[in-house]
Amino acid sequence: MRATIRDVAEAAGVSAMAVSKVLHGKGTNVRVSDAKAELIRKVARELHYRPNQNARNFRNQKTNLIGVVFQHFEGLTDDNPYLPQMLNGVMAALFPAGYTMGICPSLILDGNAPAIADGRFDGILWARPDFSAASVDSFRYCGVPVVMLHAPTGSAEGIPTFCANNDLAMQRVVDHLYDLGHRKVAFVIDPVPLLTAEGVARRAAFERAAQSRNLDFEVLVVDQTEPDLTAYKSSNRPHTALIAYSDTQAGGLLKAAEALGIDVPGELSVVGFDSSTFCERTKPRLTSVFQPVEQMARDATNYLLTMVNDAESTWRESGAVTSLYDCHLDVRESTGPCPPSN
Amino acid sequence: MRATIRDVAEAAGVSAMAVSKVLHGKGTNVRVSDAKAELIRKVARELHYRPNQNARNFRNQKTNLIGVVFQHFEGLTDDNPYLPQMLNGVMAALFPAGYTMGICPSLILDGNAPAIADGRFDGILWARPDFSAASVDSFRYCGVPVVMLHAPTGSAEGIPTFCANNDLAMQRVVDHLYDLGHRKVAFVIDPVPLLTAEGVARRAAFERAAQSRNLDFEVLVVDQTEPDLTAYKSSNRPHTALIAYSDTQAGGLLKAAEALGIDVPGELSVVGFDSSTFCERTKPRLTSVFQPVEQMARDATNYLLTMVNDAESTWRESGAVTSLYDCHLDVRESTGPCPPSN
DNA sequence: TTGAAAGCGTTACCAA
DNA sequence: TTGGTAACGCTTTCAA
Repeated sequence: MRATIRDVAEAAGVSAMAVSKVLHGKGTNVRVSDAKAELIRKVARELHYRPNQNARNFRNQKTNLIGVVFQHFEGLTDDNPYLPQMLNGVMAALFPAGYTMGICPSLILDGNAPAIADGRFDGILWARPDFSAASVDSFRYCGVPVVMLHAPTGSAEGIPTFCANNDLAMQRVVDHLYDLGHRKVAFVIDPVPLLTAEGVARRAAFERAAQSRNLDFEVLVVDQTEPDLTAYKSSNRPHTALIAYSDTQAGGLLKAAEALGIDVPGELSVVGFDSSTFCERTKPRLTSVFQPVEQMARDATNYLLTMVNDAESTWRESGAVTSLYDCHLDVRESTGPCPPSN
Repeated sequence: MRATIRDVAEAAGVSAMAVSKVLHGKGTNVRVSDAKAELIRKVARELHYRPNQNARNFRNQKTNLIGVVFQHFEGLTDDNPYLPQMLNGVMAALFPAGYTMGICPSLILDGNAPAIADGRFDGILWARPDFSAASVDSFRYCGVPVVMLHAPTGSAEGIPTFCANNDLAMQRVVDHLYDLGHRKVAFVIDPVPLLTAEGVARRAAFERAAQSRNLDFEVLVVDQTEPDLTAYKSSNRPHTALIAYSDTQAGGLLKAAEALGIDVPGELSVVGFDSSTFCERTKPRLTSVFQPVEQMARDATNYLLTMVNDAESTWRESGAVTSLYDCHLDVRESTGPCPPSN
């Protein structure tokens, strides 16, 4: 049997709380002399004492675990640069603070409150929220701090959100294409991201931006791995520029264009979103909106940690923070002047 | 205050364990009538009873959390296809079984036993093990099931390992290059993977394979993001084929070659490792060793779950499993005949 | 300054 | 079939 704190206390001839104080820094009004502290540490080592983390979690109602929830996690593909960036940001915030990252399949709703708000996590980072399945309301007062990443402002009242400034981003893309002479453009998005709050928001941002320039525009919902561009082979193509929801999706477009012999950017311009290093590897190199994913994830996580560590009243009353991240356009080689005949 | 199981029991006029039985299926020799079960469920709903997961973890000494440990997690880059594949495999095994995935910064050694073997995880998946920092011995009897992913056979006696068959893989690569006429080849690896058990093993496998064909060979330890290929511009280049440790590293080589105007595969052949979809996106498309990362991760995780759920004596005595995965070579466009003058 | 005792929420054990 | 009681390991509170 494993040694408990009491075994150590007995062997050292002190009380259990003295041990707790020395080994975990927990006792409040306890003072232990240096000599005794040394003795306790020595005995603990000899007995191979190992604190029972579950007991501590239980007693303290604190796990030092932060839950990261993706919806549609099944959609992770091995060429999606988003995930590593995001996880790096989360870990960069969590690990130095002594927290571990727990990844959940989904928000397991039980009745109308999330089952994961049962104490197993000190806080929840809800990434790529999908409002079709889960009730935001059930989160707001579930008793566990929640922060949303990639949730547009206002989409979850009372819950802090961290999101790209899609409006500004799409305006920049549209302006860039407009300046190159493009007048017929489309936004290309996979059905899966279209289920997320940000997918919807980015699409709407595109539509507003396109309208502001009086463009012919369209939204194409298309499988990102197998987009069909055959319509673009004819001389009067439906659009001269495609704006993809993500770099991955843009990569699929480039591949499809290549397969059909469509010249990018000669015949067709393509824009991605995220401006990951992926964009440097494509041929032609991909023009893309830069979104500081890692920083956003780090900021969201750090904010979540403040919520975890401050009294609930503090953050509850201060109102939900909304952070919008400016996204610039990295112009590379996949966008060019509108082809003459169009 | 949140309702406890006792509150529910009292309100329903039954014992706490009857509630436990009905709501958690836990009571052993308890039988509750259907009517009473219905009443209990009703009362629980009315009181918004939510089981305290920490209390249950504590009582059961079971968290339904599996720890995934990477060493050198700082090295995750946003174009590394490895991580999503691996996580998909782990999640595919964990989630249906009702487990959550916890990701740890490192093996936090405390004394000579890992601090994470303190009950917070039911099992540990140790990925990319690094024997320079942690003692394998400390793991073997730490009381928590441990499985290693990407640990060569024999590198951790007593701990089940799941690993690519590096010897066979490297032999296939070398044979392929030999058949194309290459006689001067190099293995290119970043300093970071060279710290891992598999980095060392793969390098050794390369050396054995090259020797078996009497090749001129060399190992180049090179930063994967900024490899220097200037030596390859001269007509008598040091090698005519480079075998990279990973697809990412091969991608760096392709980029460096392009920057210097070195033709791949005309002047130089390049081989990657993993054969991820990344290989389809490069120009030229990358010849690469296919390693079934997702399946390996899934198998390792499933095996870990059996260790978690069976009595320790079962798996302790059956001896450690070692799974070697056959890796075929996906020949694409980045390898070609040895240039004439060499 | 130290120690004893109570209690966190749950579930197993044992008695009725 | 049912229910009371004790115990899991730790930390806080209160008393000495």
